[in-house]
Amino acid sequence: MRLTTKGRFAVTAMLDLALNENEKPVTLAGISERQAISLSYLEQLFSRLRKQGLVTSVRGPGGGYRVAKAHSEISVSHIITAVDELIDATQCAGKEDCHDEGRCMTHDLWASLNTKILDYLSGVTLAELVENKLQSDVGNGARKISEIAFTPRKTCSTVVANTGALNTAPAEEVAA
Amino acid sequence: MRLTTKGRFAVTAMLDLALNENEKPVTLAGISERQAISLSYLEQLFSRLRKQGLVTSVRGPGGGYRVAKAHSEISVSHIITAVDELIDATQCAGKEDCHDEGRCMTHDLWASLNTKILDYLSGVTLAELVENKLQSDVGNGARKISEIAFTPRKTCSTVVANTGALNTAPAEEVAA
DNA sequence: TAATAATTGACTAAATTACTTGGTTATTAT
DNA sequence: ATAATAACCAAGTAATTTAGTCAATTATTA
Repeated sequence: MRLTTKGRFAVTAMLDLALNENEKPVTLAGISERQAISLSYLEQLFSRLRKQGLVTSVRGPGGGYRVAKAHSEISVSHIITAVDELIDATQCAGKEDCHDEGRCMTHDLWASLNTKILDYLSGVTLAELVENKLQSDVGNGARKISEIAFTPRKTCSTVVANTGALNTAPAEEVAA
Repeated sequence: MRLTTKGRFAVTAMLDLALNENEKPVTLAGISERQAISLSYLEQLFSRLRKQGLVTSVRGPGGGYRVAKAHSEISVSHIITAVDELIDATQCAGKEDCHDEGRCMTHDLWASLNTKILDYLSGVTLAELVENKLQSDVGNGARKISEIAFTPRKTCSTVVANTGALNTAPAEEVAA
């Protein structure tokens, strides 16, 4: 699981979808305009979101996307893993080059760290994001942090954590 | 703040440093061998870790790097932000293109999400990583998850989260 | 004085991100 | 039926980041 701008776009789009969902499904063209994300990029993201069962689609005029489940059933981690794939947190499982027996002693450290971050993000639901949004929107003449601008690239910072392993024995293939 | 393999390498290297620290400083060549990370890449990473005050260096023969503070004073988030820079979580602050007043209503959502992840990672210290390592190393004939291999690229998955903003009004410059 | 090891900078290959282009298919409204 | 809509799909591409190489310089120790 990763946390890059790709995942941010996906969560942003899902949040936009959740906020604009009425009777009519929401079009990607609409999300594209509101969120300044390219339509084709959204198509790619929603293709994955749909395959992960997070959204449903309706084709043709008046069509668009809907959130597939209750907002409280959709976690941020699911959204992110949907678009970033590689959901395998500990799948380096002995296939490759683990010559020495003592190579990956701290794999579990990374795995647990990864798990904790994933657990945290699993606990944050789309419903909560929507609520937060609505909260900060109450008495809407006075938007607090909302005044802050959105700059599409390299402006807002990102948070990322990942999983791997720490080797404790020398890596011979490197020395060779 | 990001969480990519770059940050993972940095934490892995710091953990290796912490584990191998005795009287002598630890050389990057040693870390490079043990962790299978290229020496030059480590040099780049440690350049930043040093500028962030996380490590100290000793030049010349017998030289190397030392952890600059108590292990309990060094957080995973600091290590990661050190190598990934862009520490600004909410710095898109009104500079760029925020024409409409209602553009970035959910910036605060991302900011808070980012803050929470950062808070979590700030709570995980190098000392804890070392302890975990030592724990899982006790009775070392039986390494549990440690048997799992380390494959340098695109094998172990990663976790990432980021910050941005959700626009709630159409982006005219996109439509134009 | 020679070896060691950090330090610096420039440059490069590979991967990923974000986006474009050009279609097709299903559905609705005319 | 037919035209418009909007999802769906695939290939390709520019920009960025990652990970690494190469070639030096500087400080320190033996």
